[in-house]
Amino acid sequence: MQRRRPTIIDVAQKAGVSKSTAGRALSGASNVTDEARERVLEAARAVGYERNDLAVGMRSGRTGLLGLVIPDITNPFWAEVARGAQDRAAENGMSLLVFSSDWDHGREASHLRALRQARVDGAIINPVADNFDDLDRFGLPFVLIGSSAERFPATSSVGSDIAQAVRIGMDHLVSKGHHAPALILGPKSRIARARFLRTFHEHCVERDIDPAALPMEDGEYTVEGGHAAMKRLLERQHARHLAVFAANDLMALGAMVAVREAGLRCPEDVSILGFDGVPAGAFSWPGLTTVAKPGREIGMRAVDCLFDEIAGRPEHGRVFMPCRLIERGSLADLSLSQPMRKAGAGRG
Amino acid sequence: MQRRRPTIIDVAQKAGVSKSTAGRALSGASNVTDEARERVLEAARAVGYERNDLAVGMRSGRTGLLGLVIPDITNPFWAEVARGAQDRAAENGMSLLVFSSDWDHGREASHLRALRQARVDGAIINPVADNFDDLDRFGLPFVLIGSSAERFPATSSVGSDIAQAVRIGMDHLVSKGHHAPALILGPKSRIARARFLRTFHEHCVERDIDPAALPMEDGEYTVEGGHAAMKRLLERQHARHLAVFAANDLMALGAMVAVREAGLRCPEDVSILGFDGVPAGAFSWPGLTTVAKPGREIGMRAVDCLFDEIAGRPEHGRVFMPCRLIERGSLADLSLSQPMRKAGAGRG
DNA sequence: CGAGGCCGTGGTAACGTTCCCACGAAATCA
DNA sequence: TGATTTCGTGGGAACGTTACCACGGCCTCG
Repeated sequence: MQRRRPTIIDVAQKAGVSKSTAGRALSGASNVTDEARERVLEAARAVGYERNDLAVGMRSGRTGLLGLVIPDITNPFWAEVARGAQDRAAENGMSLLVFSSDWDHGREASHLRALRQARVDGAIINPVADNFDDLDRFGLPFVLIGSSAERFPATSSVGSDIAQAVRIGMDHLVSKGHHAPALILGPKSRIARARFLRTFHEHCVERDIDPAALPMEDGEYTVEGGHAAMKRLLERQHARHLAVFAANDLMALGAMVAVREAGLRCPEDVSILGFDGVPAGAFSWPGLTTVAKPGREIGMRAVDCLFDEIAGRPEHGRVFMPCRLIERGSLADLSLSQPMRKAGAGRG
Repeated sequence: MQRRRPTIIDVAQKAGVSKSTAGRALSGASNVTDEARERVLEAARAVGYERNDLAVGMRSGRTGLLGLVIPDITNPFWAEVARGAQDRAAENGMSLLVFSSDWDHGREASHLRALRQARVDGAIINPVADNFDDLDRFGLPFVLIGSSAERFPATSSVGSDIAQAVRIGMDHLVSKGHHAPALILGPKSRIARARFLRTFHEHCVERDIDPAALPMEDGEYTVEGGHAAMKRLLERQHARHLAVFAANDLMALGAMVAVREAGLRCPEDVSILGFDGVPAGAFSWPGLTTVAKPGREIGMRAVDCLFDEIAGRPEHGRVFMPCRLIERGSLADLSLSQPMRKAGAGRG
């Protein structure tokens, strides 16, 4: 039914050269006469030749395949990461094998095995495992991605710069007159929480704020978690205006619902600042002001790092990508309507 | 640095058999003694053997790779499709190469070429092209996906059942007392629009409604498009309560913003029904009632169809996946608060 | 008891490319 | 001019697996 795909030998015969010369011409090697090269290229076009990547990989060891293992391609943040990685890979003529691990050790292990069997040139991995054993056994060049990579400091990795993110979040809160924000944090078990909290404390100290005096609630990184945390905050807080810095956009959106349910208004009664930059934040009412992680850039940068690893230029360092503020409508501006509590809070 | 990966020959030597027998045992062929099979499997485990998919593909022609070409992995609907395809592929021991075409002919063509060069066993494609030439030249088994596949009726394809979706949407509107909903539709150029409208008309006729009398606005399939369309609808509509069926969730969310900006409330003054089932609809206020497309199931089903194509059992038919209603808060229930205009509108 | 079939096994070719080496011609140097 | 290098080319091996064929032993049937 379907004709045999033309091989390099067909091209060579058509061009009247040996397959070695044809191969050199097609792979862009320098030691070929211009005339021979042109003849080969013309012949390749004529017979409709397309290089067989399998055979190339077989012989040269380079497959042009990269692996990406993330928790869930359905999660908007990881989709952005995947898109960035995909684009950067395509720029370099490589393709991306995408896998979702669902935070499951078994699935992760099986995906890593599939990547090895496919002989990918390297992989970008958001690790599920707490120990390094699985990754250590991976046996191929790889780069870690995401905040959980902090558990493996000796390995090259790319993540968002949580320290800088907390700083611009705090700067924005302070510039709007919110000097003592409450915090909605993720579960105590997560690494990202510790980093968030540590940086937050540093910035409090810089601004002469006692962090211990600030209200703080925990919850799962979900809408429900944020909703419950906000309810607890509202029960204990009786100030005129409450400002909240949530460690995750979904929690922030849940908190917003809780505010509405309590008969309060956002941003008039409660200001909310999120963290992530999920698209849904643009559709809430009011729109969610948030510190956005650069998902796409993280994916691109991870591919760059992976190329370094593959080329044997191991950076063995952590790369932190800067986050940026997306201002929508969930923060009230108290700096205009009331006298400042401290002098010198304006921009310098 | 890194030791050579063990091959089937290493396994054969260790097990004391020929590589033919080792190959048969490892690939699960039947004509091997149980004793020999066990020795081979044990040897494979001992030396840490992992099959080289490249060599398999080289020799057998089957690579265990599938391709997926969609407009944008960042779009929640397509992410769901990708996830479904991924899971179903993994169930069958296959991996997925994912590409985003961005509705660009050039990118699509380049992705299709990459799939051919990688010698994938088959591909699932949401086609950008209006003509069949590019796909005809693809030369590998493939299945189309999404509503644009309607342009290629001779090819196997999977999409959502828009006719059924419109029906359950209309049923729900009517059951809530909205007998004459306005429509916000996509651009006239899109196939999906025509199918939506056609089915809508059929259901109007069934219910003795004159479709020509219903307000109707066009717009891009975006938040902004829905926002603008809703503003135009509000200008011309002076009924007590306006019900809107939007052809896309993003448009519905944009419409919701326009309602708020006009000083009206949803659902008290305006009821909105969406179509897609994007996650952001759960976070809007009120939550968006919508007809959800089964993205994940579409992805899974597409892989099933693709396996049929690969196996040479071409169905050459269109598969329509059923949609379902997600009820949130964006529809007012007028059936309770006011007398019915028609008898027999209740559930039977 | 002999012929034929079945079963498990082993050897070899083949998949399509790149890598390595050798060869001849031209160019360069002593 | 002769020796040496450079350059373009061609031939063959190699990558790791499966497909194919041939062989010997055992069972079965006539």
